[in-house]
Amino acid sequence: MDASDEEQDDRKGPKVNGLAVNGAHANGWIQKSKRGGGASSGSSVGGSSKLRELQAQRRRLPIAQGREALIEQIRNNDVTVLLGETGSGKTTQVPQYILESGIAGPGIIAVTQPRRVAATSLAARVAAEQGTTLGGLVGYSVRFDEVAGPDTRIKYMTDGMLVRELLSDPLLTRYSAIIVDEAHERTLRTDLLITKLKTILKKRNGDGPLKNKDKGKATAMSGNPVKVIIMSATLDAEKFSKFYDDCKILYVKGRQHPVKIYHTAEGQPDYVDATLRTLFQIHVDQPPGDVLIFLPGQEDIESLHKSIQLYASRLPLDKMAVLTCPMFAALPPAQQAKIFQTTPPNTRKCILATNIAETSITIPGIKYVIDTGKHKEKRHLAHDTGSGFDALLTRDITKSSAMQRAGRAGREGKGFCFRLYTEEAFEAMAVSSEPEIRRTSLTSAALQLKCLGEDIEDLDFLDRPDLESIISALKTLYFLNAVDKSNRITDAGRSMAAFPLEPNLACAVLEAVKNGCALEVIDIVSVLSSTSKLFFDISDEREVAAEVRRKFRHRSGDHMTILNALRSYQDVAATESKAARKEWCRKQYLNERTLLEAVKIRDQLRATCEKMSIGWQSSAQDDERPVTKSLFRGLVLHSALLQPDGTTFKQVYGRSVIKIHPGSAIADQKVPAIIYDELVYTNHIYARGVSAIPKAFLAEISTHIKSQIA
DNA sequence: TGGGGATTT
Repeated sequence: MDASDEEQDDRKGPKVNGLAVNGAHANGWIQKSKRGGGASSGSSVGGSSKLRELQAQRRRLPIAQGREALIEQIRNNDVTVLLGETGSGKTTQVPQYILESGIAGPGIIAVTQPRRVAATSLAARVAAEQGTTLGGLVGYSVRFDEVAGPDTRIKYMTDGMLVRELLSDPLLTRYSAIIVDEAHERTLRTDLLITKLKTILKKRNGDGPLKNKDKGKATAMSGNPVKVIIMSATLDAEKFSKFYDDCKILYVKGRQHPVKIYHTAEGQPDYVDATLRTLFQIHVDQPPGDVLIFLPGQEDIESLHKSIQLYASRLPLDKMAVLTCPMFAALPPAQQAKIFQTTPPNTRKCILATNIAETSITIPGIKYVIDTGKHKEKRHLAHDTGSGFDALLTRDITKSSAMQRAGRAGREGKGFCFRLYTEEAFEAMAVSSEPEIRRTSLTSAALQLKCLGEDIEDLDFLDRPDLESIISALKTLYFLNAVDKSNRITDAGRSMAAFPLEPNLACAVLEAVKNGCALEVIDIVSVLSSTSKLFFDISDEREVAAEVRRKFRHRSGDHMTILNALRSYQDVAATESKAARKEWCRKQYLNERTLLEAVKIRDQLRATCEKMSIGWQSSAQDDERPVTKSLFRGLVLHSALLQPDGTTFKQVYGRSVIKIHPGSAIADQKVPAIIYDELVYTNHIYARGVSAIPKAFLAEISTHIKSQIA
């Protein structure tokens, strides 16, 4: 291993003790931390030693030094950008400072997070620091789970929840402070919030410049002003500041141990083999400490897992043992939990992870990181004028990912990061990945904005989405009858937006209500919109799995097949224990995670129907025709016609020639036309989640929709 | 005839 041997100093930002404004050193005005007055710290009895220890810990956090300065800054400005490094304590402390100082009035302080786990665990921590029970003064709100009550003043929530709340309360009037955390991750929902907050600020705080406003001017809503704090961990802070009329940026140093970084002298095309060699080099030469290895996907993880076990079994007896733990999102929760168990004595734990370990989970005890420099990325490939398709590709990571990965070695002490790429390769990496708004479908966002009376093409974003992407979104909404030909939202469009679904699936549900099969379509759509796939193959058991699942097969295709599987699961779930249910799923080769999530989504969709006085109970019984017809309405842009060759299909509204995925229930049938859930590109463009439709459905599509085809 | 990075309402 050739070492370029540099201390980690990738983050070239100002590193100032405590806080500084716009990079200026802060010595003059930083004040000693004091317990603030203002709002009460909750219903704590005070005096418990645990609480005293938590409060002592709070005072030791890097951000505590700048507490008063930060409060003054927020008091005097509508918007503050806070650039805080890992371990600064910004996410837990800033909301408490705002509460304790009373600067944000009587409303709720919202703190948004891109991930559910972050929202729930942060809320638990802050509730403990306040000496209160979760759901009292401090609570959280994520999909399917809200722990908050009338006394809740600090609410951790997913960014998606706040975006959803915009639809019922466009000015977010319940909130007197909105803290957007992890803004550098640039999720679509964070970007939407940042954009909307700009107009919300103008409406609630007045039209003047956003910076340095000491007192709220008399405005329509001057009685209910809002404070906005954008928190970021990278230098993108400048961009946020510019967006909000050059508002001030505060910097707070983090608390991170140094990580020594090594690069290879040459590129490593066989990164799995290079990883194996590096790991055993660490194991033989380096002191105890656990190892975290970043790999692109499950396949590499499993192959490396086997190799490590093979080599580890041949280690001399006087060497420490090696315990390998795979870690990726699709892994069953029980196996995921293994990485948090304490390592047995005289053993080195070695975690093989995807980028789930980059931000989503923090594993304690990591001293060494091996970074292959690769990850998997879904790319939307445009194909002429037709609808595009997705491909999952292994690609180089970005500089910011590389830094984040290295940082995982320095959480508890001095660490080491072995990069399996050259320093030149690091320098050639992109700084950070493209914001999600420039990579993902905008159909749903465009519809939600339409509901708020705004046009996505006119809005001020941190980064503008591609015009092509906007046009495609609006075209899709028109095909679904969510907007009319003048681009105005329709009643149907408003109803679609009320569902927590992609507009195409929401459209299918509304159509199913008309066709008397809402029960079935809601069930199917619930599975389709789950995070994971229902039929999830284990590589060496594909044939057995296919055979076992044959009993769910429906001749019309995968949608009815999914319904059959869900129904069977429901029958088992009605009578059997949790353990028996799990065992049944395993035997049927069904992903229980998907089924559990689908049932929750189904209940939420039924509740949404009830709120809108839409009946969800209508059933087509055993007739699948109204079901596929309803799905066709939503998936109209995903329809394709059989070609004369009798095996391939051509998109009706695009130019791609596609095949039915071999795993489909109708892969071996000859059908005249199909609808599909998605296209995946491997050796061919394959349609997945396919059902047969009569050609007559296509003929029935009205002519004015046809005229819209590019 | 074949391959599931990570999020979220």
